[in-house]
Amino acid sequence: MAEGKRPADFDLEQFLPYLLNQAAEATSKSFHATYKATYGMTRTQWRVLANLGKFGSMTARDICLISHIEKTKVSRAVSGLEEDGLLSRATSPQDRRAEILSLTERGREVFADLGQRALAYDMALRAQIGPEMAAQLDGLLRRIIADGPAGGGED
Amino acid sequence: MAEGKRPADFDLEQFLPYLLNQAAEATSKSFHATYKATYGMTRTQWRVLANLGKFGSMTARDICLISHIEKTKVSRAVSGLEEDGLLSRATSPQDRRAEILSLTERGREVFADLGQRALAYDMALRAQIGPEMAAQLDGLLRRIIADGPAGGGED
DNA sequence: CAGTAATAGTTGCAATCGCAACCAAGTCAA
DNA sequence: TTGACTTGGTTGCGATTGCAACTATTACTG
Repeated sequence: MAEGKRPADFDLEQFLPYLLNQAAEATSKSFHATYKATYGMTRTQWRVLANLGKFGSMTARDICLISHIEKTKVSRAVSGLEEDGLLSRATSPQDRRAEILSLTERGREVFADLGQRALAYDMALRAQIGPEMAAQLDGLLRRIIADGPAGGGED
Repeated sequence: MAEGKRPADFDLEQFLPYLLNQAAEATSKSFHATYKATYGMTRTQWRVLANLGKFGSMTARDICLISHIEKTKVSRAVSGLEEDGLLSRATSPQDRRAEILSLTERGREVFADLGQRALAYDMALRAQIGPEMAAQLDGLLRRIIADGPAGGGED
């Protein structure tokens, strides 16, 4: 057989997980700076806030399921947000292990503020790559996320 | 004005940075398990190794520039890889601050092994979403990465 | 009902990260 | 040359992570 090229050399720059990661970091960075500077929030805190802002009230478990964040991470983010007075907990009457989380008035304000900014940021991002392309990208990403690890593995 | 919908509520699930991050994590996870289990490497170590595997020899600085990884992260990854006998350093004759990094024989072996696996993993991933779609995704991601933060900002 | 297994959430600890401060070497200008 | 500035790389340290162990509560199962 030909001696020219070996069985295709691996190139990090073509590796999908790497590209995704780079893109994720590139796009997260600037917005991360926003909520960190303005409200001293971590990424997980921002995500928990966003989920609560969207869904109203839910348990930590729900947040884990929806956003695929480790439960310890959620737990600590919740503590942080509570300390900052952005959310409150209430033991569920049905299940006294579970705590129903909801945003406080202030939490809703912060969510409204950051939500707007995020929206603007997102639109700018999408404008950059073109709206149709962005829509397509959306679909692809969702598929990747849904399919889980290659091969449809479980974990 | 209409009272129906407010100025569009923010939805995390539609937020591009979030989607990218989810996709990145979903796709990284399983491969991360591979190099961690097999060689006890961290992600940064794997990336440094991959860069050296591709480019032959380079300085830590080069790696930083190419892969946008923090220099402290690179520094520690390099130490780790050196300890494990996968790479060696040599002070640059031109600039005695700089160290020229190159893979050892063993390092090249490991790269060959992981490179193959990564290639296979990547192909499986691409097969899942369809080859043309994958190619398109590639382009979009590269654009996002290149453009940097929305608005073409610098940092 | 006792007894075991699952589940919601927290905590401890070791490893990792990010940022600032820090050396050591190189550059540039007077 | 000397002194101010830049640059390659490392180190210290507080904050964040991930994983395993743990508490409290609920759900099964005989």
